[in-house]
Amino acid sequence: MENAARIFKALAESSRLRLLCLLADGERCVCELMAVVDMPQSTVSRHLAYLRNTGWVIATRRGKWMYYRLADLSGIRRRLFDTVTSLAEVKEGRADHERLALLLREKGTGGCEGS
Amino acid sequence: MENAARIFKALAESSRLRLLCLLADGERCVCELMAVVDMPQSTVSRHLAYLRNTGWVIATRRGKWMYYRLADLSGIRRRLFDTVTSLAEVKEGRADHERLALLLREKGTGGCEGS
DNA sequence: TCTTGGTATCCGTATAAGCGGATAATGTCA
DNA sequence: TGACATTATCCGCTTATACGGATACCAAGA
Repeated sequence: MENAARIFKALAESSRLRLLCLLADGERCVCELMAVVDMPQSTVSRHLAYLRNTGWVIATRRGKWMYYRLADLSGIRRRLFDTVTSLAEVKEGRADHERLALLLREKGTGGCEGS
Repeated sequence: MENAARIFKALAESSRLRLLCLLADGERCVCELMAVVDMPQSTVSRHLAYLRNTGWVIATRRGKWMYYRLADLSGIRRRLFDTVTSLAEVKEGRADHERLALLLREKGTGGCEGS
């Protein structure tokens, strides 16, 4: 039961939910996520590490940048994640996605590598 | 997002998951739950209060006894709960149900009211 | 190799949350 | 009303977790 609780703990924090939802439509690097959620770098990085350690996301380094994406979610985790996104559609979730879209448009194609 | 996190927080604790799973097949009073999970009364009562405040269970007093049962779970909560039980089938979940069944058999029909 | 930009980790602090004994509240029965 | 049973809440303590600035780490380019 301890393990079951651990799965939910990762989802029991609003910052982590925001980050997770932002990754729903693709890979993002830390600096993009920072800009969208408007939190200090250490905070964002720590939450991402938590999500990684609990199997929710996967990190890949590409040059200076660390890209995070959703892990391949198996049965139960997939169900849970779908539930999360259906909850998050309201409120900040939408606002976050809008900020992200705006950010990407400003930067043009190519993401962070273009610098 | 804060609200979404709050829903998961209730599930992010193993004692609460055990209690919730025990209520899956019916109403139980506090003393029965105490006996099954083998925790002090104040601990059990506190967790039940938490589950009640977060809308997962409903309490009804009947005589000296306070009976807890699952709330009528709406869409998302129902999905979540099904996920929980499918996780909990392993390990303690099974053992708890066995202890409960044993307890009920010892007491005979009627539950606590029979005293 | 030095510098710079991006990210991870450390550290001290503050807050939240769990624990369980003690006590209060509530109900029953005589 | 008094004694007892059941449950809720209080209280002090301990542990877990979030926070964010400071620092360390790593990759790229000059």
